[in-house]
Amino acid sequence: MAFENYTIKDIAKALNLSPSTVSRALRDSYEISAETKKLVMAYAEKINYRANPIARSLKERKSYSIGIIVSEIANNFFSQVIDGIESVAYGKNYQVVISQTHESAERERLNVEHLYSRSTDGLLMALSAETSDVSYLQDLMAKGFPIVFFDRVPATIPAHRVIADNKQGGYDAVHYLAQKGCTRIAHLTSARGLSISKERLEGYKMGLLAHGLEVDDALVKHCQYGGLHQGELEQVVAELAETDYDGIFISGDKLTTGYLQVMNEQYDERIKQVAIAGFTNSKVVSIFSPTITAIRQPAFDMGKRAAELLIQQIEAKHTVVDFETVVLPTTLLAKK
Amino acid sequence: MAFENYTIKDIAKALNLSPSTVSRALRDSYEISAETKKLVMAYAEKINYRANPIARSLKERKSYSIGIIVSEIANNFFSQVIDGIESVAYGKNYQVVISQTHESAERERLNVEHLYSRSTDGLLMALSAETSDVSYLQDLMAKGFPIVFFDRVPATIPAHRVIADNKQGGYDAVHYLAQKGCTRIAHLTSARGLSISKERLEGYKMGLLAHGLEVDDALVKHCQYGGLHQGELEQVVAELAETDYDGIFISGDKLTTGYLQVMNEQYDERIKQVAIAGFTNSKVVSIFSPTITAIRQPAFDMGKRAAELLIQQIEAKHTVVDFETVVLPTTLLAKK
DNA sequence: TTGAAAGCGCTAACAG
DNA sequence: CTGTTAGCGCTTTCAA
Repeated sequence: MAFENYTIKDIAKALNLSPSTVSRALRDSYEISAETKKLVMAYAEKINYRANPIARSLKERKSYSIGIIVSEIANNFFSQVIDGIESVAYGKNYQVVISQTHESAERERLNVEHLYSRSTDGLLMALSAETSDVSYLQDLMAKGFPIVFFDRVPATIPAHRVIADNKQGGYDAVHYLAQKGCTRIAHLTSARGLSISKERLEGYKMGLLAHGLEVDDALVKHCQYGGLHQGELEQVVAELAETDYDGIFISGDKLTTGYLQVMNEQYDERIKQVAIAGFTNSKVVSIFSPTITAIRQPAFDMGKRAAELLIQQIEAKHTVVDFETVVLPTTLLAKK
Repeated sequence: MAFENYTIKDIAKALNLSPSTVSRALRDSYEISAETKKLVMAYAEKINYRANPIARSLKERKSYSIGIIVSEIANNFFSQVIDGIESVAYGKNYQVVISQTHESAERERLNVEHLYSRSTDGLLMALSAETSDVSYLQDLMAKGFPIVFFDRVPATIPAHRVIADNKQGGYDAVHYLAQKGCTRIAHLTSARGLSISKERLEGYKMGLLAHGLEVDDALVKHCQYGGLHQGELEQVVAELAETDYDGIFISGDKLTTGYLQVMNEQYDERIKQVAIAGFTNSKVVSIFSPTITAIRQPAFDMGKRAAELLIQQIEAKHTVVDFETVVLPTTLLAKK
């Protein structure tokens, strides 16, 4: 009988107390005598009482659930972030609801609205590749709905953000490739508008500069949908193949594996001549062929930090005005 | 102003109607005149009214949310199943709550209890590798709580199940390897107790038999935690390395990639002599080294079917007694 | 066809 | 320290 559906009234009746007393006792209120508390607790324990979270939510205007919006859960980076988020949410008794945009701005908006109207207490989100208008998010925040951004963050909205040091990561990647002797280093990245694209591109340019290499726009390729849509990746890989690049820095999990796939299938000779470094949190890079150098983001930690900030904001007495931007270091995992 | 918090009362007041009339109009009740309905709908639309799902839940004793329990979302197979589940849940207006067991029976139980007491309307689950006692699940179902199992299903509980044709998949894998000339085919699999382990083992044996090969227990290795725990995989791979196996059939995503990793790191000569076929839904098998043959499960479809069965069961007027077992075909993706 | 009223299970102001 | 009461937003008898 591990699962029954008793209510506070049942306990009150059984113990000859009022429902409010039981409620207070269960919540360990200072107003209740130690004796009564013990009595109530013991009985609740005995019948395996579980408070009805829905009733509580209705009363408290709080659902104890938070929403996560990412482009794909089938992405190593995001699934690791989610693990991090869950680890803190679970400890603080928040339920977590995940939804995916598949890089569509429209689905993002639908998901936000859905999660908001379904009474989640706040949102953790990484913007979709397609997103340009974030004003509705700002409206929501202005109404007091907490949103914490991670990874792909909006430029303009005042909010907590948790990101990796993308610029440094990009720099490190290029530095590594240059050291290995590459002189024509290409860059394959996601949508122009994304914060991560901009930051990593900046790091890329810095890296080139530091090694006396020039920036050639023909070597910088964007995929509007992060390589998620059929064809866009093949297109830019084909364009790159026309150039004389000898190294490439790739910005993101999907792009990195996608690039390898296309190259293996269509350019199996050419690929041997290029050194590859990419942002990826895949746990199986060591079995990839050709071997690559991985730039890792501290995904789990990022999720933890973001969740902590969100819950803190949710539980804050007053509107948060003092927003934080947490920047976490990347690490470079050189190919063996 | 896309997001306001109006209630049914606000509409009633504005339109000089009673809350009950508004409620009925919004739900398109037959009792309400077409005129009133139109009036209410239009106004609701105008102010962007959203019903408070929590209040509705409390009243209806239904949360419009379903729980998913899997071992890891960072597993290609499971994340694809989840996509399938979400695709139907979304369409039927159910929220989806995901939780992970990390192959621990204890966490599984905690998650079940958590989801149950948080008023999800039903559960979709694949058992953890460690699970042996499922009686509490049966108790829950006996109380009328709907649970649909997929992939890793319990032997004894009467319930809807959605699985792949694991036996056939195992057979196909072995058949493929034998055709390629392997005569000493090993089998690397997960916990003994799991339904998928048993079924795939059976297929493996059938395959050997069909090719006149004998079953050698020394070539069959189990990982209690599906290769999730440090060391267990290295251990069995080492044991296998002592034998003269020339082909291997691996049962599962994590084990397949894990096997490749260990072999690449520790047995890079030996690995060239073995042909590999494994259950994996990874989308990047084509960049694995060495190349392998993949047995694919129709994960997305599995999720869809399971979700449909669950929602059907949730919304059924009476207790379901007529349980279905859906078996979906696997496909073999030969290495190039 | 509409309205009044009760109640889902819980919390909290107010009273005692 | 404990009880009474009202109410969160919604659905749903029952009555008009």
